[in-house]
Amino acid sequence: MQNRADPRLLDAERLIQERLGGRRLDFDSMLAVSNIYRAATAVRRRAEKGVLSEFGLSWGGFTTLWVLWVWGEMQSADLADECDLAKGTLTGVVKTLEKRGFVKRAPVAADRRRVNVSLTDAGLATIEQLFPRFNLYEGEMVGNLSASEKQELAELLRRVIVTAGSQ
Amino acid sequence: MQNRADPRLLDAERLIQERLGGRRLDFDSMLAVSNIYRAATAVRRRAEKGVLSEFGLSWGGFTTLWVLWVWGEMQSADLADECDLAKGTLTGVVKTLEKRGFVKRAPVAADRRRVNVSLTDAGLATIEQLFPRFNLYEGEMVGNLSASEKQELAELLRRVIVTAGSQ
DNA sequence: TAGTATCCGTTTGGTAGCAAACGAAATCGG
DNA sequence: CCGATTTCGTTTGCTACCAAACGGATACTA
Repeated sequence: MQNRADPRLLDAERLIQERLGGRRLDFDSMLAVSNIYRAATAVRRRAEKGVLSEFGLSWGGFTTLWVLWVWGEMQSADLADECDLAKGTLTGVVKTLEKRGFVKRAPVAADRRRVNVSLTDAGLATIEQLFPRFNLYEGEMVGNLSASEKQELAELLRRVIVTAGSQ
Repeated sequence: MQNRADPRLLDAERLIQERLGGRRLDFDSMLAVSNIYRAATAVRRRAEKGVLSEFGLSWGGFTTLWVLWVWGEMQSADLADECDLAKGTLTGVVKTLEKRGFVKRAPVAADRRRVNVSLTDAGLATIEQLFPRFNLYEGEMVGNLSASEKQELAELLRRVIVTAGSQ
């Protein structure tokens, strides 16, 4: 499932057509979607094995730390929204980050159902040290692309996000 | 973290620059990488909530079924490789698919460490019915893009996969 | 051919992720 | 006010995912 130049893909294309009988196949869409997923997996895997593992952070943990760094103390619901996570998932991520000493919880006086989450000093020191390295790593991941290609890629993906994101 | 036209992103850019002090930020790379991840999440989420949930399949389960459909019976190691999963993960996925009655295991006589995995009749019927619908869904996900844009997107991503995939 | 090293798939222990159920707290309607 | 509804974050139950440890089977080497 890599690209048209891959002989195994051409085999796959032929085999799929066989399996499909006469029905037609939207091969361009299939390749675009499957490459989105493969690229995301590769990028995440490499980030976690590289930079992030040194700090004991997963991709989701890093994202959460980053959001808190940029936006400051936030209530759980807003944080989950910004991190693109279900609220139940965020509870677990924050729990892990708390265990590592990176974030802290604080009750909201005005509404006792709510909880504020913010960076600890250790969390702040970590993200300040980590982010520049993460950004370098991001540069490596798309190092094969020119500046305009990166922008083109981001824009094409943005249009996919809009389509796929609108339930 | 959506796009340059998003006022919240411009805020974020300014805020990040503040946090970074004088250090420079590779914003193009950051956007490209984060959009890859966001798009993959959106695409997967929508597939699982839509087509796949009707068949009781996760993204990984679907991929495994698809690979077995196209390539036929495979040994575990090859299947894991083709599905881009760790071998331990594949054990779990196959276990789930077995429970659902979609695949079966068979010992390899020549080497008793190995196991062959293949579709059951029910699994075959399922993927034959499911794949055309999944492919339609893929078309929807990239429906905002022209054919050449889809190919351009796939190609840009392929170059990211190559870079990120080579440890 | 015996001993060692390597190669399999599985298991284990951990984090991540979702949906749905839950309980406490706030809000709304009368 | 007070009962019903809504809105929080958490918990629960499930699947997925990885790395590392494991134990059985095979291959290698002397």
